[in-house]
Amino acid sequence: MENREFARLLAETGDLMEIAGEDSFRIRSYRNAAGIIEGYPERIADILADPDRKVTDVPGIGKGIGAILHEIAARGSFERRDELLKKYPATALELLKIQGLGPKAVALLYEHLQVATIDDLERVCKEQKLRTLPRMGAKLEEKVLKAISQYRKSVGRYLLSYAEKMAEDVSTYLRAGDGVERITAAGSFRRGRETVGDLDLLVTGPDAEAVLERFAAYSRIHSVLGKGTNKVSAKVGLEGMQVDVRALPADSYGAALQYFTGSKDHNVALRTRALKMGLTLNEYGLFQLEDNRRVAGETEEQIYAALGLAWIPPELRENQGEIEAALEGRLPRLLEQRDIRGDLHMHTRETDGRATLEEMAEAAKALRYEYIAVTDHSKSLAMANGLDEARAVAFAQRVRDINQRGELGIHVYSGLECDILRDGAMDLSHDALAELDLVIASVHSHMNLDPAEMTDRLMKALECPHVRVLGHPTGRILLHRDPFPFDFERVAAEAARRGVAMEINSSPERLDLNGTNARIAKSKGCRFILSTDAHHPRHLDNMRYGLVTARRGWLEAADVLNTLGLEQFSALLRHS
DNA sequence: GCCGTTTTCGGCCCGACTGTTTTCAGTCG
Repeated sequence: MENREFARLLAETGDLMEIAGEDSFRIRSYRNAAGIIEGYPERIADILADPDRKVTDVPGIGKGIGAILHEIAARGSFERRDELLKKYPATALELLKIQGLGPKAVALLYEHLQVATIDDLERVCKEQKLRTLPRMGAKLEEKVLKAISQYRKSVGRYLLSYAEKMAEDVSTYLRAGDGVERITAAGSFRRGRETVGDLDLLVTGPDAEAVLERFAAYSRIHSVLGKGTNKVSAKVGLEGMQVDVRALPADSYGAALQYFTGSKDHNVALRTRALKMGLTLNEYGLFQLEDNRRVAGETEEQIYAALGLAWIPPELRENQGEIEAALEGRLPRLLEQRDIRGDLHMHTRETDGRATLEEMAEAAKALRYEYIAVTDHSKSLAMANGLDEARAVAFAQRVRDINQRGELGIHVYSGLECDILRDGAMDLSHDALAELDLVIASVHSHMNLDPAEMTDRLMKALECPHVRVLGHPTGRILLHRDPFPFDFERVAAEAARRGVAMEINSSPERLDLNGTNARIAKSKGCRFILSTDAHHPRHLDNMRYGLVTARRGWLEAADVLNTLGLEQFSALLRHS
């Protein structure tokens, strides 16, 4: 059993305990253990199986949870979880995902109205029965109905990071068998879309049939949707993501890759262009209309070239002007991973991060970065133990000392992710902000202002002379919370005018700005930073998600400030 | 339930908003 499974069972039980109204500190221990196990570098199952090791040596795992882990390893569940599942149905857990409903409401709904599913919940809201429960009223019914529709929009879609892991897992599994030459994930995943519906895996090799058979036998499949000689479709993993594996002949690999990468609009435009040239394009190749002679198909490059186009990076294939640009030889030279010289947004144990500054620096060094900025939260994020003025100033001094000693082997900028208060003011005094190298201003509260008020708030925040970056500018959480509405173009233009960079936050839950907004902001003259918002050393690896997002925004190295080397970036901070 | 430790039990997480109240419980970040 993998760590994720142990973690899921613990976290799920934590949710059930919350519905049951159990002690909040005990619940926290379950969730804390789940979080630690999920990120633990070793397999918990291996530790449990090793008689010379004790699972309680893992921090956060004591006697109680240690015993639970052994029980899970033995039989896939544990007593407390089983008991809770007798009391509340597993489907009730889904109700917690509805914004505005917490554990108390879920318990009440189940006990009084037997609400166990989202459909039940929708029904009682529409029948105006929710308001019969204590402390619940018409407003809540309305809010819940809205939250249900938001929730439904998100099911069946998965974060890019989830799709990536799925693609890797399935590919690794298939490669371990015979008959595989190449496996490539196509579709919206290859285009770097922030969420992915289903995953298309293209396989070439000498024995395609065996590969499909092998996939159909994959242990993580829980239902096979279709099985033919060219393709197997199945629901895979706990969340039932649809994965299609297609076996292809090697000579049409490029055509299939092009076809299944899409987007639909891009492909329609390409096929239209092909027709005008007396050609026809399908997933098997590019053919002459008159004699059906094949012109291209083995590689994507051949197909684009035969259509008179430069090869178009997948991230741009949305029919948003990329075909014209390819024709005229003015495709952007998109940002690449190796252009990134540092990470400018991360948290440490000072606030809600999991590691120390030194540990974050070590991880950044392993990525060959030249610099990082440590940007913990400010005081109004009390839950995260945000920094007040005194702590911020002391932190700036500590960082100066660290750099002077030079023992970390990487330059550290003292930073802060400073909350933008409701009225647009900064959470810390300007005097304190002036001590720091890099201030990111971010909204973490009052996200439901009307658009005009939110626009004013952001415009006001940009006035602060110490603000260098607008952090996760639209505040969205993918599959969970829509961006807050405001006049984006106006704010982007103002940021450009004041030299405040827009952040492309690479956290797979955010990807904020998205590609579309990045492109708009670029047209307004904005510059950008790419950063991970890491709360753990391994989150520094998330930069690749921000990278594809920036590429979807047509960004080049020159648009992104943290492509500058240490000297130049320091000079920029000094002189602006 | 975990941790740290005055090694046996107390501390752990807090402020603000919302919608419902009539003084506040529940939710969120």
